[in-house]
Amino acid sequence: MIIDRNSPVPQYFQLQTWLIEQIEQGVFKTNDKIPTEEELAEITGLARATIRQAVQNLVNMGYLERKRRLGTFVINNEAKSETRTIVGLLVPDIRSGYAPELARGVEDEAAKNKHSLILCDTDDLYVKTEFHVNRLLENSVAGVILMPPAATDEQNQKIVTRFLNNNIPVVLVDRIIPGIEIDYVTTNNFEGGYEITEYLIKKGHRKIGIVLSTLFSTERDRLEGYKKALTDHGIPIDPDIIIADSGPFIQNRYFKYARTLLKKRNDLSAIFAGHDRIALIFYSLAKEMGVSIPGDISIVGYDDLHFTTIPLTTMHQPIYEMGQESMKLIMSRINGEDKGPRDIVLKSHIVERESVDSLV
Amino acid sequence: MIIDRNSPVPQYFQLQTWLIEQIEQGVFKTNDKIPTEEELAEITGLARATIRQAVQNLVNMGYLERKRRLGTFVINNEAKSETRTIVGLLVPDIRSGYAPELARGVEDEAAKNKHSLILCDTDDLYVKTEFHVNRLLENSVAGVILMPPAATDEQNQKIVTRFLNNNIPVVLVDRIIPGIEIDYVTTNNFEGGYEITEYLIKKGHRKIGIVLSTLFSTERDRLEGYKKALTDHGIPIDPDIIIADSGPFIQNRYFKYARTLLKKRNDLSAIFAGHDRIALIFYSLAKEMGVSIPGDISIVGYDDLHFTTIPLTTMHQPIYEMGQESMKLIMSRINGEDKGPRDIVLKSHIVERESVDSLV
DNA sequence: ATAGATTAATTGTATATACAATTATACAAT
DNA sequence: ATTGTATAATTGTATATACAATTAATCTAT
Repeated sequence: MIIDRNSPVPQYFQLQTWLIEQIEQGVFKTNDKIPTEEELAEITGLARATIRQAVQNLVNMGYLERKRRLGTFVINNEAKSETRTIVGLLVPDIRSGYAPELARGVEDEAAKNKHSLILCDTDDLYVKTEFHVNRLLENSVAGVILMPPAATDEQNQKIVTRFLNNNIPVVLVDRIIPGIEIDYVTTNNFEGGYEITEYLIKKGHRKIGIVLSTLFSTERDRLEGYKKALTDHGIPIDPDIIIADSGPFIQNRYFKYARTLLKKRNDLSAIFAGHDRIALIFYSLAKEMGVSIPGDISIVGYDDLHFTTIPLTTMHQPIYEMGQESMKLIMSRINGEDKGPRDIVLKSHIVERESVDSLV
Repeated sequence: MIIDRNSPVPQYFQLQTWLIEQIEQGVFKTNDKIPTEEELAEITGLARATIRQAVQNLVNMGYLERKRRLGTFVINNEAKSETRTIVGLLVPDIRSGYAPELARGVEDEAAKNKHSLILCDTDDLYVKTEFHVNRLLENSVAGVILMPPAATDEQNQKIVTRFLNNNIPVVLVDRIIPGIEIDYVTTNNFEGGYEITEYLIKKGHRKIGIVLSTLFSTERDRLEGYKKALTDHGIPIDPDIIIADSGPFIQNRYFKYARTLLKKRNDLSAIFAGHDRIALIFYSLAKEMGVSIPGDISIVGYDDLHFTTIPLTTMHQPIYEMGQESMKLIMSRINGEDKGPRDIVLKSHIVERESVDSLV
């Protein structure tokens, strides 16, 4: 029996549910005619008005289509299940660092799956990020790929939570937010920091300066890798040549740091720039100060931005792949394929160019 | 009398129409309670079931909200008229040239107005562009900012027409499509080409090579400006030192062109690179060939990408502003503010650095 | 063959009626 | 003060009935 007259759930609703079931199980297929209202009344024992109520709802919901004199028909339910296919990407600034490369990776992977990408620039500011969060929620995106801004962990957690509360999955890229269980895609920054430091050590460098920010998990990890590598090779850690900024990347400030370290160049043989844009500052300043790289001092970077004019030895990060992977991950979440947080850690590798002198 | 019982239009529909009128004219305001079904039955003389049919439709349409025991209420109709606020941006590749700067200008202006931006990379290919067009149409964007791909004029016209047929306004940026009346935002490429050529001439250069592609309106205009400047200064145009590619920007090909021109450096004193990425190739190759810039040969570019390591004298294009202006333009079109095509031509200006030697 | 009229099936519109469920409010009991 | 109970207003669910409108299919006349 289709209808349970003793159930507290309304009979029109029972019929509605039953009809949807039939449609989704393929009993009534696309373009099939379902029984007429009269027939349904007979089958179910309900009045025609009740039948109509149920059918009308399904018409409103896009399952059925009525045709006068012909009957009621099942609508193509493929077309109907038009899933939201827009994903948000939040980066600090599409113009700088590896954001363009990342965005391209994300976009290509999105395109492969007929998804679209809403681009948001946060300028690494919490307020701007919040602003974009509102708009992404308004546009009911299917998922969000977030490079967390330079905000407190609590603020970043709040951002993520707002999406999750709306059943919108979030994937973090590159930077991690401590204290929250969430998917992320990043690279092995600790090992990377270790490797490139070890590379310098093997080239005979023992006095290696480093400049970076501890605001982001990525650079913190690189710093730890750097320290571990020194310790493992019996080199004491010298706080005087570790410059750890605590804020976001501000050019002027880093120019000052670079100047400080370049002035100490007699005590130093190499510098580990926390990322390529810092290395670039060293190059600019070195030129200005008449310091030769790698003649007077060696430099390594991290990222491998596509600098065509300076031969920087650096740690190549698979940024494009990071974009792709985060899109893949968010799509699997959107489709509800996987449960539990999943972390993807991609591997970086050193790209040797001519910014490091060998002392051995 | 609200209901005309002799009208062929159904009475529930008459009631519906009347209710909508009352709401939109402000007789029933947001959060107002409308008469109960019983009262409406009395007022109209219709049966309660008929009243319900009308009211139910308005509930489905988002005008009204029923609350048991309390009555039926008018929903905030501001919130209801949720306008689409997503705009599509089609660029060849978000990673290269000035696309990031442009995207940022567009995005900032969009954000100001609570609009969002869908980013599409076309790789300058018609098929890819078409693919994105489909997705933008599916997502029913409110407008499109298009940098036309390297396709035929007919193909580009087709792309634009598809949007226009769907009442989606289009603004072209930078590149123009001949043969179609459409809004565009660009810079004064002809004058720019003229100016920077004249700049070289005034520095004493008379043998000035040029490399660019004639595929795009921008570079064609620059070439015309170059020719006009030479002619105006009584310098003959030498086809041997004009390299006009007809396709999109392909690095290898331009390396070849650059090599050709650099080999002729005894006959040339300066080169006008059609855009900065071409200039960059000259720098790379010059280094490889041991040619000094500007010692052996002077170079100017066009765009003013943010090269921090090479001191290129170039024509600064207000890319960011172009992005802003195109967003403003598309928004005014979305709001139906202006009729007839409108063209915005921004001015570029020379940025002097150290890639040009003065011969006078 | 074609145009026009008829038929019948089906959904569309409309009414009258009855009882159920929900819940703001008032009132009562603890 | 809190909890429980009753009341009444209103929407929610359900039925029986009737006629209207639409239109595919059939029949009829030319």
